[in-house]
Amino acid sequence: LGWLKIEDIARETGLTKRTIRYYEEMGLIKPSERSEGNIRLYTDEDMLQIKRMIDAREVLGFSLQELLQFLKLKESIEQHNTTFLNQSDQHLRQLELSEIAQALQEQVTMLENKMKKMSSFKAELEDLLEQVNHLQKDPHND
Amino acid sequence: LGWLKIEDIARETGLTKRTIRYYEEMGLIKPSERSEGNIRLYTDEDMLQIKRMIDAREVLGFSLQELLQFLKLKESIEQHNTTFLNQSDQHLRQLELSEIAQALQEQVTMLENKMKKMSSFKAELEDLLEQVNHLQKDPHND
DNA sequence: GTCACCATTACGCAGCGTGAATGTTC
DNA sequence: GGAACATTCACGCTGCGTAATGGTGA
Repeated sequence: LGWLKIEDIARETGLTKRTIRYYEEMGLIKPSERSEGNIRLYTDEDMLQIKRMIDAREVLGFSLQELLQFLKLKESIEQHNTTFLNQSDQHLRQLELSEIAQALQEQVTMLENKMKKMSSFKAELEDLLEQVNHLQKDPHND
Repeated sequence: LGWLKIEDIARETGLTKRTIRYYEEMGLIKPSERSEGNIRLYTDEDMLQIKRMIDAREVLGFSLQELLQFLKLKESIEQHNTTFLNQSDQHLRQLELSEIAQALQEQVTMLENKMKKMSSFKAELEDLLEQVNHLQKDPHND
């Protein structure tokens, strides 16, 4: 079968093996399997998930803790999706769901804010760039 | 006059006084003045600058080191803008300028990448949100 | 002179990793 | 037997928190 080992993951993600194990220790990632000899075995799907974690970390500047939070949220939703409920549970679930929805909404809003600020920061950079270009053409030496 | 003291800055920025002094130690910020008794005195302009630093840090997820880099870049450009050069310096400056331009261009590209990824992450969140909304209306309990 | 605020110095810790040592698997 | 795997312990950097100790100033 097409199992990937830790080195494959390391090579493709740019993380060190040590870091991969560290993330696993934190609960952020997990190989789908272990060999009989206890060696981590990953699927392509695992790889994708790990890459998305990295993106989220680098791009969004999320801390490992925040990523953990997010993962839990996601799992929670999936559970809701596949769980069949009796009447007495329904009420509780509705409460949970609205909390989740609210948390998600907050995240989205936060992202929108970030993107706005990012865009204005980018504008500032571009302004600087223009200044430099101007200097290059027209050296300041009266 | 309208000098601000460290506590004013702390209150309005949400940073602690410790953090403000730490940032100063790093070279990230600096009060415009000190009183005779060596007390930090800030202007409104200082305040704005500090707030922008915070945005850059929080929003862009830049480390303090990266922020320092950026500040140096900016100062360097300003110097170029106000410095008058003799012929022999020109050549050197041109080299520096093109390095700066390149660095800036990289930053801009990096920001664009981040914004792209951010946007796709936001889409993922919105997708989750929709799932949750669906669950709220139509509880999963056949 | 008092009281709230300021300063510096310095120790320490949590988060995020990076080796190094030592042993196991294939 | 050698390369790649495992675990564990311990160190290092960043970004502050937290005194301790003393000066400033309305």
